[in-house]
Amino acid sequence: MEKIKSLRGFRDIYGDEVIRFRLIEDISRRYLELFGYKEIIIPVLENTGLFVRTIGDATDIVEKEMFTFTDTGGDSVTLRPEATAGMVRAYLETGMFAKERISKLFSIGPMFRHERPQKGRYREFRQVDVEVFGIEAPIIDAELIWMIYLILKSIGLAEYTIETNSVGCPECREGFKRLIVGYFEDKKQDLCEDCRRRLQKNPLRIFDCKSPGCKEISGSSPLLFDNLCDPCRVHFDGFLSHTEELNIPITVNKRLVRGLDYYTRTVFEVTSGGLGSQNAFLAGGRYDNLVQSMGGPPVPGIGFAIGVDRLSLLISTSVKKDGSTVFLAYLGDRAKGFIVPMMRLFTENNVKFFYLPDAKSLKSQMRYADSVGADTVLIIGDDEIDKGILIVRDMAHSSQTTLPLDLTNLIDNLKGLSKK
RNA sequence: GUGGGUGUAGCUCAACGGUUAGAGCAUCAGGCUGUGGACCUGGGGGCUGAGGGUUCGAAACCCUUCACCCACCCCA
Repeated sequence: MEKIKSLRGFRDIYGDEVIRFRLIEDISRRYLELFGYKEIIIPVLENTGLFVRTIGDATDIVEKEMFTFTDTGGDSVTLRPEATAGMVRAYLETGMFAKERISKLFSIGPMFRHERPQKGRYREFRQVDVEVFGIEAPIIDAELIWMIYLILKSIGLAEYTIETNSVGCPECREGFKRLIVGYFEDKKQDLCEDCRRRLQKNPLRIFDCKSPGCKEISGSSPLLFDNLCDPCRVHFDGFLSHTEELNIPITVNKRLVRGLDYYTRTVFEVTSGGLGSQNAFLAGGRYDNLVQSMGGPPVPGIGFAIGVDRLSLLISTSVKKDGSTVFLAYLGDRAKGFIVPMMRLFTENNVKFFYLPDAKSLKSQMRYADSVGADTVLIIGDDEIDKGILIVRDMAHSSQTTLPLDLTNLIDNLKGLSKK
């Protein structure tokens, strides 16, 4: 029979990695709540049109990376490749926009992109997604960076770089597009095939091209950053001065471009070495026109997402033992009868309880107790039952004593022992 | 979609074209008839990714295919 394996790019998260995932998500939650964010759980599957419209039909994500299929009802549906589109949809659909002036939301869950997997890149990956609706002032941009700084610090990540840029608003972008289309048009024959296409559909993306020829050409081109309109310039300067006040080291990268079309003004990306070429583990930016473009009121927005899988590659696990573990070692059929009562007793009292079903020798039970990290082993055999006692072994100190075989007071008696 | 690398025990890896494919770790048992970690002894565990070919003989060489990894592209 052929073995059934997980799909390409889909994987099982287990062992230490689960601990790291949980650490990232727990710490994120803690700070998000501190900053007033509310968790929202949104669907993994949405109408395909939602992503095409918001992310942009000329982006790689939409052109070739979406898990799109037709459901049995004949509708085209897509596994979300990112969270913002769904968050905006939910923000509008639930009527939050009308109920509150500012909405600070977060959501944690899997995203799906049909890409060739490699280090830090999977077809199913987890994100902590954060969105703020209703604040135009650049102080919120800085507040997000501050929160990110605190989260990463708390996780224990030391080496990373925060890069930022402003991609302007539609007005300054239109002007700039005309400027660079003219610039690139002259050098069109030296551009790669992709970039010639981008020149028509999305000229700003040429700056992100890694082919040497295009890099050289775009390297000496005018930059959007230097051609922002006044309001966008003032906004970005405000953002920078707030990050200075907060004393967060942040690098302006005038060439930083996001892969989704909806971004405006502030964009940022947090990268780290040690991730191979997928070095961005957190990214985001402002999207002041997205809500309106989806049929909502003109509410500005800003958000970011943490790539949990990637961040987990950067942190080391610190497994901490929580609570004590009691293990029951039994010998003989009479002793076996204590398994069920003890399981009830300990679990009812929130004590971790282990035993080895189908156990044979005491030795094998002791080995197993050690392997599961038991700190107390209770030993019961015929001798003990006859004497009305049980043996209590302290695994860390290799010492043992006896207690009465009295289940009603056993928990208290054990507590008394550990206090000594 | 393109390029490179790797597929052998549960895991990490050995084995010049030549007996019955090995080792460490893990696992189980024994040493210790009722006591864990360390140590010693032993056991189980493999269609050498799959299919074809070359050869007296293939884990190895050739072809095909599949899978995984890394990189490009793009992105979290």
